[in-house]
Amino acid sequence: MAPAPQRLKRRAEFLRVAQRGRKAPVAGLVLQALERHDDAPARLGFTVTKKVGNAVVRNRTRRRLKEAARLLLREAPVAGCDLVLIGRGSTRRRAFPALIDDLRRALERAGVAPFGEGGAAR
RNA sequence: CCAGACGGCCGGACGGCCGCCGCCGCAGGCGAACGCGGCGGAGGAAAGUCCGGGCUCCACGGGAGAGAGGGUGCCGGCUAACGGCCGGCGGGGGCGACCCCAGGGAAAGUGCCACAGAGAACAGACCGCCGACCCGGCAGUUCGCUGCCCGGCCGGCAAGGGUGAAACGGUGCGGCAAGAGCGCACCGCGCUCCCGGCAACGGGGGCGGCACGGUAAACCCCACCCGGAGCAAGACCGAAUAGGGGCGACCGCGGACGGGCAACCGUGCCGCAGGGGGCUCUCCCGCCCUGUCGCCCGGGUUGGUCGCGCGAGGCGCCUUGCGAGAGGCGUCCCAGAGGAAUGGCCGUCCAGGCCCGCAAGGGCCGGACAGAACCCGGCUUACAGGCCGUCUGGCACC
RNA sequence: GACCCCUUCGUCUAAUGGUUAGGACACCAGCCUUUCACGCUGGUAACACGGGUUCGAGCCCCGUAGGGGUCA
Repeated sequence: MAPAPQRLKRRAEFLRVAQRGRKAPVAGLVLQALERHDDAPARLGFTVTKKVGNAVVRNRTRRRLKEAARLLLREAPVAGCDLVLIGRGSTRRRAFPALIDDLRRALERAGVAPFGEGGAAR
């Protein structure tokens, strides 16, 4: 992830991942993944609803998810899929190493193995 | 020292590693990305959206019109403006520092004032007080009558009781059959004159003789203010599709053209009238546009640039004003974008809380409210903890 | 960004500024019934919060909180 990862922005993109992708809930977040059948780097989207808290809490939640994804994907890049990370109430207070572990286990559970080709080998 | 009042300010600090956004420079290269370096990167409320403006577009004919609607309301000032702020006036609260409240009109009109109470708005008379007369009783008697009491009736009165949030002034003295502003003094109220003040208002004199209940954050009257929309405003560039179609309802006169010998018929081609629409709340005149209205079908766009941060700007000093403020000089350039950057982890310190301990000290927890979206000025609301200044009351000492 | 509406017993709702805030369903107790249900009787239970106007506020005014909705 030498170049900054592409972000999902439009409502339609989020809906497509939610409807057709795989869902993996873990303690610190919920991951949705949808394979794209190409070898471009993974695109990321973040969702934190108003139920989680006010704007400050939502910002903190999203930034921790962003940082966890950055650190993990730097070690183990993923390609060929769209990922949506959904923040939940526990995201803000979870210890940061545990949050990275959560994300790693969620990627495995969604069938997105590291080293690129995992997205298609599920 | 204790208790309190008011005003202002801060909103953790420093560092390390890995990162993010914008701009600039270097290198690179067709261009871009990556790389290196530099600068900048959330708040006092950025919030709620309760007000006021800037800016942009629309309308800018009679028009800053009339009406409707909304808002404001002691006086003077500040300000671009305000429902904001400052100073003052009046009322209320507090020993005090100080705090809270608000326009005028109820003698323009309308409405309402429950319950209680005799009576609630051109006052009224339940208990009551007083006088004359009549009946009865008791006592006295100089046998004429007198005094007291009960009741009836006629008349006078509104002091006292009682009801209420509120009862045609309050207190005292005189006066009277009993009473009453009936008279007087003081207070209140109204009118008037003088003085002070720019004014709100305050002070004083005289007169009146009490007459004018409350509620306009009830309707309303008066004065003043308000054109509408909002950066998804708006401007430019580019891309794409189209310069639409169908059904139903309604439509007068004239011309022109076509048909017909003619009467007449047809035609959204033209004019007028009408209808409809627009002139950003409504109406009149005026102007402009147009077949109109309803339903349905079909088609395109989700790109870029600007707007976009030099501003009623921040900081410091000086002058001026009681103050809100105003003026001058110097200095600084200080986030900006797109669903959106300002982060993650760690260490030390400064505050804070809890636990152990006689103490020294040690351990644990741990940063309040809250995130810019065109920009300013206010208001309101949320907020751990802390700092500074002025003042008041009390206690002690000198 | 520009606005609008609502908040009353557990639930759904009423109320000229004036007694103890009414009704329905629900809940509780009793009666009826062999028992349950139905029915009858009685009871518990609410004006979102803070100020103000008024003699008096669920109602009027201001602010706050929560909920819902409209337009672009």
